[in-house]
Amino acid sequence: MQDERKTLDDRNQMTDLERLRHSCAHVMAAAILRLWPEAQFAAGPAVENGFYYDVDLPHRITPEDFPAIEAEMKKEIKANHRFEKIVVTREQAIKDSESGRLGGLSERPGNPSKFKLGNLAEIPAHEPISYYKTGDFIDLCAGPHVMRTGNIGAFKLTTVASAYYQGDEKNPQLQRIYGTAFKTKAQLDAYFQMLEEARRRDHRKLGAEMGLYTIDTEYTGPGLPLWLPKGTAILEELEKLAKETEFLAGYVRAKTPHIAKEKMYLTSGHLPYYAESMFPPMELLEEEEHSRKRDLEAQLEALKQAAPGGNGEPPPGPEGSAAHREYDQKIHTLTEQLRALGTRYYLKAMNCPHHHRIFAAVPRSYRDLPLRLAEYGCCYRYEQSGELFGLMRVRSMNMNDAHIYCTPEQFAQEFNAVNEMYLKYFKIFGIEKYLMRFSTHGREGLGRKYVNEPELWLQTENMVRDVLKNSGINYVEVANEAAFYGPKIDVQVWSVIGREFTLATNQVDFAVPQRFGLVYRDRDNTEKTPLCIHRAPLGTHERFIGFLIEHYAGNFPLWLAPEQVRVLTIGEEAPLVNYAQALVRELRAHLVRAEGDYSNDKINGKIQQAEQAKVHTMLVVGPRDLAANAVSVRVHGRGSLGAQPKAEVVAGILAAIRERRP
RNA sequence: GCCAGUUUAGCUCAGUGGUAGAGCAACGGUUUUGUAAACCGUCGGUCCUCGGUUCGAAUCCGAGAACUGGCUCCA
Repeated sequence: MQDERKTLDDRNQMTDLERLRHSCAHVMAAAILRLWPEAQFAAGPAVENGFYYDVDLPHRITPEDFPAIEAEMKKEIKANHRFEKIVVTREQAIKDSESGRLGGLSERPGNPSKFKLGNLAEIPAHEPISYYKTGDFIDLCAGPHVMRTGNIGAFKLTTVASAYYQGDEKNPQLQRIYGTAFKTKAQLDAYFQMLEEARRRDHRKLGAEMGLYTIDTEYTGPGLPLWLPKGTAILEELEKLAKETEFLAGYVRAKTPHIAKEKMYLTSGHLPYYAESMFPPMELLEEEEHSRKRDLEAQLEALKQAAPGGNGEPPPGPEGSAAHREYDQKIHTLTEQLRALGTRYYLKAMNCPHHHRIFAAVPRSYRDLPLRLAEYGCCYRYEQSGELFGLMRVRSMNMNDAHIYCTPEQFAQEFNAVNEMYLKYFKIFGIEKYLMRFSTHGREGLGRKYVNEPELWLQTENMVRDVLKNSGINYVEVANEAAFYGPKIDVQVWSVIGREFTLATNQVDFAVPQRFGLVYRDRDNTEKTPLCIHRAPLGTHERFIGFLIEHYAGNFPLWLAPEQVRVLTIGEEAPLVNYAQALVRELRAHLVRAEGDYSNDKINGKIQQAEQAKVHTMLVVGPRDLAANAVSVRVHGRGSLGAQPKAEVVAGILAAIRERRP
């Protein structure tokens, strides 16, 4: 069964490859049923790199079972069954689900197709209901499919994972079997070669090999990267680029602490809604408050224990009864008294509230706007342990953050300038494939998921949409995914091996400045609330560098390379070493990250080491170079470029760095 | 957080109940060099942690931690 949320129109647009993969999912289901007839299937769509089918089965399928499943699949394919479409009534479909026939090879009395029943309920009343039959296997499915199982070319099962039925964590967990399929064996092989290349470029692997960062889970903690000197070199180059770019774009810089009082996040509205994603607070108590706190906690505990069941259950009786109200009131009072004790500080999960307080620090006039406040702020988010992923998902992050406070009249120009900054960065880093996901609100979420300002939502969304349309930027619009205070744009990029990253977010905020009481005095001498644009074109250092490592496969351009130049001597005679050392000193005097290798290794060995360390430029100096006041240049990945006059080489290196040549 | 898998030297990995191994790296020495690895030697271990089974555990069992692949979430 395909993903039910897709419309029939979407289905008709399935590509040939998607049809083939979805058909392969049916074949896999039939094969699994031959081995385990009691298996219950949920959904089995084609996905980006293949297909999966969610199955409920007492037997835990492991990769060791794959050969047996694949063997059964090959039989299904060899049998060359026709994909036969059968249109049925909803009543018939329900009947066949109850008999266990759907997603089965035959009727299975006492084992109804429970997930198929659930899927049926999701199909809108007006849509036709169809089965697809291959051999004995019948599945609820809207199609489309390839004509015959024999049309499925080359396939392979890849992994098994767990997934919730219909993606809801309240639903039962199913085993998700992933596979991939292509028209030809050659395409399948190419896909696995691509995966191998992706593994080779994995930023976690390269990050460790190149000594860029380490995650010391025992002493520092999971998700808290330690930047090693070589990674820090990259990080600081990026920061320099951002600071220059922002300076030229009229930004001013700010610097704010890593922590703030609870009041900050109560005002911003992040607490309590965001509390789960924040590190728990640091609580500062005065001497006498400690005993007061223990006392209040004991009272609260006693109150909960005294309740029937002793586990904090409210007293029996109807909701809203006097007993209920009294109990709730007592709990509320004690909780409030506890809250009033001492001061709680939170590690900041975002910089915006701090910047809002900077805006509020002095009276603002319309003449001061737009105010573009930038900061490389370090934020902390308590991401769930299973979500941590190398540098891509961490708990401490350095954000390329800025907030632009402006009037509605200035908005379009400011927002457009932000987008242009994104495009400028994409050019510098050679990012060719990107997509801006413009997320708007959903009317039904107003007042809950989104601040209840229907007109402001429409107004700001129109402004954003106009800017995107007029700028010719590549974007899509998705409803009901906005931030709670305004529409947002997620910037997605694809690395050269096709891995997708959400690099940065760009948000419009028309609500929080109001909560902080931010105002400027306008021409007409009235106070008005500014709009705020949150933007972070380079996202966080962590994720951006993770992306860059994979994008460049660790082969950074000269300006970013942790070790830009290494001077290698042929031999260790004093005149040669002196010449090499003077060259290193000269480069370092121009702030080039240059090192020297004057050891007694063979020159081939030194080159091997420098190449493996991905040093960008290797300058080989031997007796011949010394005599000619030259150096022999070798560039990582490009091989030897021959001997050149020393002064020209140095000037060339400095120019390439200054211009940030790719 | 949930499901599954993994965890042996700094790194990559071998070792299925009986004395813990290899290559690379590191360190010491020999070699004196022209564009991807000269040679010899030395050092290096809480086999993730805790508990259990056993005469005996890297190996079998249980709990925990971290990581990996997914789910949910997200910059």
